[in-house]
Amino acid sequence: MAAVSHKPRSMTAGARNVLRSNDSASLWNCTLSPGWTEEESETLRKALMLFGIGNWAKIIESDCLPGKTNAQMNLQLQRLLGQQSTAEFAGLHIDPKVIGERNSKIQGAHIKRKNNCIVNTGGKLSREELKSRVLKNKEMYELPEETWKVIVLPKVEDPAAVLEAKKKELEKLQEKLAKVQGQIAKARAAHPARVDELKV
DNA sequence: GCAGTCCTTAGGCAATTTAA
DNA sequence: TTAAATTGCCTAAGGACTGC
Repeated sequence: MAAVSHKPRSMTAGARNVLRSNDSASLWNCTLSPGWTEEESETLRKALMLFGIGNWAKIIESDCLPGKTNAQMNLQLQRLLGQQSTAEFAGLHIDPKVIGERNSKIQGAHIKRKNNCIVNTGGKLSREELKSRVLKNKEMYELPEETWKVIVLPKVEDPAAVLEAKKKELEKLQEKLAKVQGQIAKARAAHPARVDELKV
């Protein structure tokens, strides 16, 4: 089940997400984003292999990732692939992690990265260019049909119940947040001088 | 051809960490 | 201490596709 929580928009102090010289480059192409558990990420990977890259409608229809929008899935796909542009893999039954590992090894001054994903800097591809890239990627990375056809996605028995549980968890966290905010307000009222010190 | 929907992409914002 | 860098996420814009 997905761990839904009020997470900061960036990494917390404990869980660093900054590449250092002694880190393995490939490690960072499969980082989980807040809101995505290991299982969900794995389910998405399997779903992409089964339905093809970018077939969000089919993935949503399969109910294997209840509550996830195509925008969220697309963002997670970008992380798995290690690149922002996904069009060159559209419809292909590939393992995104393979592309991710390949992209993690690409280095150079001409490579612009954002959030560990290679950003397209070479301008928009023409339809023909895109077609030829898709074909090339199909030849290089497409899994054999007998491999992806037998993929079984983890079945969520009751997606509505999962969403309901997520909602309740969210409500709990909101309550917790309100409590903490109340405590802060109390502390401020009790020690206004110290709060003023902090403001400076 | 037109409208609606789906999907992709680039850019930007806010929070956080790092390094000087 | 603070400016710069990094990260995660959101969203507007535009293209592709589909049904009428």
